Amino acid sequence: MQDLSPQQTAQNGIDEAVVSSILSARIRPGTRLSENQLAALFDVSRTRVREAMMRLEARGIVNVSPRRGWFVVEPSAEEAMTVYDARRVIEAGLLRTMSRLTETGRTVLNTHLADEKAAIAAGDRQRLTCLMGDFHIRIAELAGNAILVDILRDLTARTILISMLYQSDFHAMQSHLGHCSIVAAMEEGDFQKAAALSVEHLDEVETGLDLTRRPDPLADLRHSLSLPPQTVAPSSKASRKAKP
Amino acid sequence: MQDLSPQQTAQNGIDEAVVSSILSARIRPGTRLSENQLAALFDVSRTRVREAMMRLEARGIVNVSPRRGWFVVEPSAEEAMTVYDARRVIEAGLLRTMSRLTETGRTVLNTHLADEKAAIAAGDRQRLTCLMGDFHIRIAELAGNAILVDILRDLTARTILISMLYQSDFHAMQSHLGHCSIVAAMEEGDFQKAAALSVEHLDEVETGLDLTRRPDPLADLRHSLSLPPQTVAPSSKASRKAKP
DNA sequence: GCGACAAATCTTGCATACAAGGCGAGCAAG
DNA sequence: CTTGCTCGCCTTGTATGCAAGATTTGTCGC
Repeated sequence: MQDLSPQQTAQNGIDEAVVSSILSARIRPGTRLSENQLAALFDVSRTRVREAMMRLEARGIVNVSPRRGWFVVEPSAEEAMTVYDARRVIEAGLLRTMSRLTETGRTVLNTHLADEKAAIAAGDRQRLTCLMGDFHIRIAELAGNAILVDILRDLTARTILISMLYQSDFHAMQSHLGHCSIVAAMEEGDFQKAAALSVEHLDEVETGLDLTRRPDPLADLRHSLSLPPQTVAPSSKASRKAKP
Repeated sequence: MQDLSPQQTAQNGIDEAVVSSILSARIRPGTRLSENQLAALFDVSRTRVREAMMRLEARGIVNVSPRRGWFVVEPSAEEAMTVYDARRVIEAGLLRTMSRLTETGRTVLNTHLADEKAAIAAGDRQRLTCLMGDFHIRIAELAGNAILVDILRDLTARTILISMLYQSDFHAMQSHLGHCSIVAAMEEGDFQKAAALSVEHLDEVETGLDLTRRPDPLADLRHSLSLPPQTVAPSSKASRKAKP
């Protein structure tokens, strides 16, 4: 468990600290979230940690294995497809309902694209992950529907977890170009095209996943020890049972 | 607080008991959900009731007024529009991604339409409300996306609360005919048309609302004094802070 | 050395106790 | 009759304690 920037976000902040840690890829799928440790970090009792976990569970961000602990979800390949499917439905549906791009909207999106470009240039992968997810949330924000924004935020969090599990390598530039063309279509006022491009973009990203790859049960330990990811097939006795 | 059919759904069932009570219009918006009473009804301690409330809060079904109690949400007119907007986006998006109707799907939908017709004939309004909401969930189920089903179920719950607040009278037959034409389009295999009809249908229903009707008799005074609409605090999800 | 068993040590699950604050009844004063 | 005040009841907020189960570790027999 890495830093979750405790303190200031103390009050109702446990939820958001976890979510934003996921959104910026600072926390891996399958990470154990110990009630005691979180309670200590945020200087509250387990009760409040538990409440936060319940809320996150309802949002599909964590799940609990009875009497074992809370874990950041590790979406299965099937769930991964479901998430991408849901995003295609919502994002395309959203773009199709939009009819014009306000001036400030144009500015927001272009600024965002510039940020993405900067992050690519700087090779800041963590920031890039965050930005790539944020792009889609930004669009929902432009549409002005708070409910859809919340839904997409949670789906984006899951998407990031999925990519940490299954993404072989990160075609940042390809994604960035996808975003650029979506924005271009929006600037043309052609939102049908933007919707189609959005579907295509999500298809591309999903295709880039290796959904046959079984999640590595040792991933977090490996990560903590800064070992190279999955060099060879795990030795015989490393096989642990899948989580429920 | 009416019957929530306790007992059998005991384990994790408080959440679902509340939701299904809303879905079948057995519980009104603004209803107070006392922790003690629920605890007594389900024969558990307040702890578990509280956990259920936390989850429901995250789903936008209830909210808490500090030290006063938990209440079934009373969507404002603005929130009502947002909910309908979100449903239009998702349901139309969903239909547009569908390409064919399976045989069992056809059966399910036609059975459902028959049920609606029967409920209309019987004048069973409560059952009708339930069925009218369920129709849209059924479609999502046909599409086979569990995430969207969950999302739509929660949105449907909110929709029902909205109609209890703002619906002057229930044009059941009109809604039923809307459903019929959507199914007809699906049977033709014309899902673009089905999507368009779905949007139209939701527009119709929304238009049938009297969103000027204030659930709050003090609304005028409140407005005159420039106080925030509705006494309830903004939903927890509404106050998300920016990401890192 | 190695596998099986058992105890120790964590973990969450759940209930309860107490604290903090809202709300209304009742009362007094104007 | 209305207004202002106080007290007591009732609500949620939060912490803590203990029980139940899972995991790990240590140990024994082989």
